[in-house]
Amino acid sequence: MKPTLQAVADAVGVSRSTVSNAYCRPDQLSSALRERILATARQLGYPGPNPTARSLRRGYVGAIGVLFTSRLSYAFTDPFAVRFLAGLAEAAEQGGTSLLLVPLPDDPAGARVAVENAAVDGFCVYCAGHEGWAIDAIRGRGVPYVTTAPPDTAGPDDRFVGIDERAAAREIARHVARLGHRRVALLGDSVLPGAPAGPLRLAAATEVPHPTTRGRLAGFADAFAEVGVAWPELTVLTAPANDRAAAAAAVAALRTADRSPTAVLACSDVLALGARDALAGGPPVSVTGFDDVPEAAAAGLTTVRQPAEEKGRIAARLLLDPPAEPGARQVLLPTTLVVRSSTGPVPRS
Amino acid sequence: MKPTLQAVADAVGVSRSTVSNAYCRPDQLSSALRERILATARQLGYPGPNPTARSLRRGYVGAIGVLFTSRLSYAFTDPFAVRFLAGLAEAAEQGGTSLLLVPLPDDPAGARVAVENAAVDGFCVYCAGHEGWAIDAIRGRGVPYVTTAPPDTAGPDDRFVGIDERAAAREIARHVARLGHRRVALLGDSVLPGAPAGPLRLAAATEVPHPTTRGRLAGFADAFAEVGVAWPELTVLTAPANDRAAAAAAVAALRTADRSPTAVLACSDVLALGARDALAGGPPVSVTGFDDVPEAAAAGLTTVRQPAEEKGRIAARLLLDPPAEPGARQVLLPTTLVVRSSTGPVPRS
DNA sequence: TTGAAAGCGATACCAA
DNA sequence: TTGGTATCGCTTTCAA
Repeated sequence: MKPTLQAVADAVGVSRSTVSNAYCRPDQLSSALRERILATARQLGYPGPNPTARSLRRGYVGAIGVLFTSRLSYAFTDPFAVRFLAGLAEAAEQGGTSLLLVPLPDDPAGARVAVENAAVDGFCVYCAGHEGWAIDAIRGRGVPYVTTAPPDTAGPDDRFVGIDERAAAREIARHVARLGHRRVALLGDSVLPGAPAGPLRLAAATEVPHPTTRGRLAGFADAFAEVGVAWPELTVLTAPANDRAAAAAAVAALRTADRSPTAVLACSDVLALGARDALAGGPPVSVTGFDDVPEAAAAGLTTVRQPAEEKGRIAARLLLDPPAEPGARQVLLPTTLVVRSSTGPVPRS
Repeated sequence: MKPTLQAVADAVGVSRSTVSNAYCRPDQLSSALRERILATARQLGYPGPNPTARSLRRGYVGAIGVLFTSRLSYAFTDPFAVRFLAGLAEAAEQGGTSLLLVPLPDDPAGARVAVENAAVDGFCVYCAGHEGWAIDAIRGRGVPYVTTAPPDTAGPDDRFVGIDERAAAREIARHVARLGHRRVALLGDSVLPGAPAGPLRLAAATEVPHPTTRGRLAGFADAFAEVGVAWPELTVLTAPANDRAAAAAAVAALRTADRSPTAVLACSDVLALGARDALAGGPPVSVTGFDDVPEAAAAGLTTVRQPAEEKGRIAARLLLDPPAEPGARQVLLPTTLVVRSSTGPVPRS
């Protein structure tokens, strides 16, 4: 058994408080005594104050929790998530804070438990689908949190960093529309959770539960509505996950369709790359992505760029030292349309 | 202020123990009482047992700490680290454990503090250069740990998962030697910490502090010694960091050298890609990487493949349920030589 | 400069 | 099935 602070105190013949001071308030005792205490501690094999006990007493932990939907490994698999986390980690580190990665189960009860058990001072909710459950639990715990999609019920001092998803999507869709495309497919991850890969019937974009996907689909639809293509004429495809293979599976169905689309607008670069995989070898189809991850440039993907690392850094700062004025707690980042070779005019047939 | 368990107990008119049981031992009380307690708790806004207090009392935390040298964001920036972490995260998640990412300061005192303050049940030391400091601190804390490079002073029940760095390096270097290369450069990250990018004088590979780099350089040297090229005839290049730009800077010097090498053997794929950047446009130079990260395939890099995710998964398992037989606590993973287009015979001049 | 006492918020044993 | 009690290991006034 490891010795405790008490043991050190006994060995030196001083009180617990003095030993405690030796560790966290060197100015409160003579350096001679301090040295003696530290030496004894070393000799006894005392590992220093127990972090858990210290946290309990002090009332804070020095860590922020990062919440992910479902699989934790997604954090390290999705290129956009990776860049966001790099920024978050950088800023957290500067603030002397660790990051606790918390996987969020898919069910409300599990999500609540995950949130309630995490020893953290605050949460960063990385844009989850069913983040609602988690957010309720976080509010219940009464710790601060920051989201990357505007929460459905945002209070004035809720912290948030993100982009105008709908406007950004509208912009890239306008680019596609200007190229003459009218028969298009929209591709999203878990447009309706649980739906199999492939086309989907949807009365409107508002039906989509995931806020980010919803915003992007709505933006795409806006642009086509402007050129006279109404929602029902758009094909909506869902991929069961935000990965390349899932996207390829979702798009594969199109190749055999009678009137196949001339363009596919995806809600992420990863999905767009999957779409290209599925469409390779067939007639040329324009494809757009979203986020501008490193892979997008290499693949010549037309996409929307958003500052991923910056988003992470800002999220950390909103959590660690929130601006006093509530207005400054909601940060909207700029986006840029990046036109590359994956989009082109409608082929004349 | 958030209500405590005590407050709930008072409100319901039962003892603390009973409220506690309502949360973590439902079978210990009548479901009627349990319901009543939970309802009151909800109504009071009690967020459930405080995780820190629970950890203190129970004696475990439910998290493992992942230690990185210096910048925490490296975890999300380096492709090999990312894959390793994905595996680690996956296995940790299955074990119901969270991951605490802990940045490790470069100085011994800072490293010790970082280790001592982390509220975790164990550590995964992600192959750091100066991991010695951290490992001493971890041993001092008396919690289990797993390393990805054999510790300098490995006890029989120390946990470790890795590859035979030297043998793997020897294999790829033999491939290069068989192609006829004799004038070669070896490129490593922080071969000597603090050294500026570029060539370096080194009496032997054993002088390199970082165990992984040391092993790989030694393996490269082995293969060339076999064909009569002694250590002093090898050019050793150091990059100040394991990234593409740093590697490019380190290799840039070569282009103006009188007798420039016909091959560069890098200690990582990222370094190899940087080397290629620097050498592009000049006479053809064979380049090899290490690890076989996804980018390597796309770039046609000849490299050594090691199972990154698997390594992470095993690390987690060694920590969460260590094998009883000490021998099984040291896992050596297989590696494969992957020959692609970045290596070729020495050009005839 | 040092020490005594009072918690921080919860859990687990054992007795009722 | 429920409650009392001891503790987990530390920090922090406040008084000496």
